[in-house]
Amino acid sequence: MSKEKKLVEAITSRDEDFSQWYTDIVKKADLIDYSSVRGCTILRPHGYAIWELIQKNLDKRFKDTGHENVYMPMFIPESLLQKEKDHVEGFAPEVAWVTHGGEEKLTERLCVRPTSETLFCEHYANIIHSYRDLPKLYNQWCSVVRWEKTTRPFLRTLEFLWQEGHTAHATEEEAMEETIRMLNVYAEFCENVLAIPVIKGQKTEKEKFAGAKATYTIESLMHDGKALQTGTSHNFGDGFAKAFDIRYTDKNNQLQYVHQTSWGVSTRLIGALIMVHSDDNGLVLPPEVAPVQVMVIPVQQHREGVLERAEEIRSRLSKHIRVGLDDSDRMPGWKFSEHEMRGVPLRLELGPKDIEKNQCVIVRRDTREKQFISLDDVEQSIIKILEAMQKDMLRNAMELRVSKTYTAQSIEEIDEICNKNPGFIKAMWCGEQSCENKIKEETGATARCIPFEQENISDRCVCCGEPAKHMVIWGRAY
RNA sequence: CGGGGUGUGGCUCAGGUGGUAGAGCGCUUGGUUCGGGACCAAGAGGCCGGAAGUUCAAGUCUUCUCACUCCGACCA
Repeated sequence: MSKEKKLVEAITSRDEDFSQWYTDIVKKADLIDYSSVRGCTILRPHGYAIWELIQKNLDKRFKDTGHENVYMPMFIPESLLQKEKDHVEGFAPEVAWVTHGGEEKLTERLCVRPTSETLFCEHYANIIHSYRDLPKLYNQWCSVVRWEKTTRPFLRTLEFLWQEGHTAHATEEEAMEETIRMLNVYAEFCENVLAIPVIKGQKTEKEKFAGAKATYTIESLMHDGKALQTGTSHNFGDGFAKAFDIRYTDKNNQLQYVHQTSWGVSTRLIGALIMVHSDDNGLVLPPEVAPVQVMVIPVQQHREGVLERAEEIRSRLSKHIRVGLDDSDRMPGWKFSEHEMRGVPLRLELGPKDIEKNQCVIVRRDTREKQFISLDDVEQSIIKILEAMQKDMLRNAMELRVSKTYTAQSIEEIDEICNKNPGFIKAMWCGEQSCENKIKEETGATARCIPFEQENISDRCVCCGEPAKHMVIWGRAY
């Protein structure tokens, strides 16, 4: 079979060349195509369907926590972008500018939004007057543009789809609560829907968002041992409110600045799905975000009655789950490989022999475990298998992370781990940026986060030996 | 933004020392097949990433440029 395999499309082995493997998956699972613009990709139906499922799931969680969707313009006047100093400086290098309308030069150039803080702030300043107007809990689904130097599908593209929540609150406490609430929403979503375990924590000063008071993050670990910032939630304090003059009158008729938050996740989540779960046979999707959860593949479909039975089963299943029927005139074996490549969680084979025995064959994408199940209660059996698969995938991803999480007592140790067995590295830190910089220079590892769940690895900073303030998760990151 | 690699039918690639293109897969049609990427037959399809130059003659040599990709510095 291996000889034949070479004649057909094969993907690079994950262990041999992780980067190439990743690129192969995104292309061969039909997630994206490259466009004629550098760094911009086309999300094809299969890739976009995954995003739609992510959107649907998250959007419900946002609504359930009281948020409303809005849509802001994609252009930001230069003067508006410049109102918050740290914010402009953070984004200036990667902003795309519109200078002309038709043939006419604009009097003020417009920035293509790299993020919409300034737009929300301007709007909030206009609509918030009284404590009765608060809180404002807005979210928008949109695309943003950042002129990156190097790009990779899903992980870093010039334009990407995301969601950005922007809220305004009366008090510091409320803003802090909101920041953490949404971080928790993200974490719960990643674990239960994407089957990706995350570590919640705070970003260091060096790594925090431009203009934020504090940035919180969920960090996940990819199969190659590199870290991925999977989502962030920022507490802005009243910094933006002061820059944009967003004030309200409180119950005592006093003018107060609002306290704001913002939080976002992007199509990068799809990159995480690939790098956490997929294997040498292609994409592996957790059932919750699989556009097709079960693909029915008839065997000897030309035989009398086979297609009819297959269609009947598809129809029954479609009342409960997302199901497809591949009745193309490909060989069954070809279809098996194809739908494995595309990450369909379950395959249902149905041939004359099965029909005779009133059964079908079910094969799980993650384990490739094959089982025969009765057609009588096929719906219930499949729902159970999908549920089990969703849980198993999270458990496996968790086991992988545990097996790639280390502790270090010295910079040398961090460096050695990074080079030999990359992963999350727990080590103590004094809180000084000079030490953070030194660790990055010497090992390539950055501070992923200061986890909420602290452990005492030692009393001393891994770098300078001074008394330690925090345990930090270090790692090389995407 | 630096360093490396690659651009030739839809895809993967072959085309020593220059003489206007070839294979496999895929695609179309017909037939036989169908429980892990089937087989036979007949077809369609490319000016060789782009531009300029050298030459009687450029896929092949020179220069410039664009894109993809990998590795680093910066970011979701």
